[in-house]
Amino acid sequence: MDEGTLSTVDSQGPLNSTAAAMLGLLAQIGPLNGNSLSRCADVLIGDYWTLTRSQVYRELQTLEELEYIEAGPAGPRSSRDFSITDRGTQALRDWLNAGPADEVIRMPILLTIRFGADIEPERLREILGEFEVRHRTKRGFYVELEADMQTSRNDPFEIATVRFGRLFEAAINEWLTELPSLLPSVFKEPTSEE
Amino acid sequence: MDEGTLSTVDSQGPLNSTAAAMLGLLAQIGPLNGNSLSRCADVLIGDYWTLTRSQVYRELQTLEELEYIEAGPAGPRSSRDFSITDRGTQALRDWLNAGPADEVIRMPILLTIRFGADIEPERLREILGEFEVRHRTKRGFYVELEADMQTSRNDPFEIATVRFGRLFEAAINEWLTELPSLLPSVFKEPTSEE
DNA sequence: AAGGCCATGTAACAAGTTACATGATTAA
DNA sequence: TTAATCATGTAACTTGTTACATGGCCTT
Repeated sequence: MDEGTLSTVDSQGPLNSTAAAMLGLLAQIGPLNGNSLSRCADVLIGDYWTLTRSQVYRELQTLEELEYIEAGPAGPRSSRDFSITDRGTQALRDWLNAGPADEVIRMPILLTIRFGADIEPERLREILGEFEVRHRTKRGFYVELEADMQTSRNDPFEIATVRFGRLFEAAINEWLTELPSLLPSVFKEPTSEE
Repeated sequence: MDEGTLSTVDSQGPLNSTAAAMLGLLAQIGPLNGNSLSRCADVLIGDYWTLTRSQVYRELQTLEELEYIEAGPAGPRSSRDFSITDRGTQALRDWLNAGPADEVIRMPILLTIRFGADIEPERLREILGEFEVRHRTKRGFYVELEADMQTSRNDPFEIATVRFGRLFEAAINEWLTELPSLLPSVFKEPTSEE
């Protein structure tokens, strides 16, 4: 039954979301080598999709085998700029039309809180403080980004994704604002509050 | 340099977030076998942490080797109920105090939109519609859950995590509400709107 | 007690992460 | 020109996912 393992191949779509994202970037900004693609991804879609350089190289290999991308001549350090092919463009369109997979949300800080009865309140406040700083920064970034986008050129699809980021950060901020009243045992002052 | 691979062992904390979540559950609700633990996790922390049964079994093995959990007598289908040990309790406390890892947010639907200029507007509306339905359901679930919790027994730490879920869903809803004005080319009626 | 359906566990695979190797480039 | 740093790519490992195997339980 060893050859039966082939049956798993067709059980999933031809493209995973990461590969699709890479095709999308190559389609929008032209030929790139692995490293540049990775850095562009960080900037352009990193807020809702993470991918590391290693992933990029692995998917590049796959996409090249599928002839969804093709490489130009080798540059320094055997780097090659890949460009999307017609088949790749079609594959991307197919992926887009197939509809997105479910989102993945993993928030370790909620685990920390869920099981947080065992943490010293002071330490928990500290953890939440760091979380708040990080997200305040991100929030500011989104606000600024939205302002920039409305003045200069504007791809409405890009604007829509940035808007999501801002609303998400706003929700986090609201949650943080409410937390002290939800967790009085963590936030209450040692002094009496009458 | 083969034995050098050992050096990777200490480069990370002893516990990953999934293992910590499992310890937390065992600590809160008592001995469970792999399958029950998996189902409890779905219900209790599934909104911000996913883990599959396969992961659970793999981590159970690891945690047993570390003596963070121990098994009771074998039941049907060689199932064993695991309970947390004192060392496990300490390991959980250590993990909690170490502070949470960064959150992981992966939203394929934002990729779809970011590269969505190539989709038929009708299809994109359809995709967004399905997304909306799914999240409307979740939103209702959270609202109901919060109401329940305020009447009956209430672990404030649990309430805090549920509150996050509701705010997150509210943000998604707000985003969906704004989308038509952000993406007029997708949502505009074919008829004149004068 | 036979058939179908769940509960439980396992194995194979895919994706994500970390650490490293090594050629290019820059600057002293 | 040599040392330091960066760009680019690779390999090893961890984590997450999917599909399957199999034994017990329930229903008729």
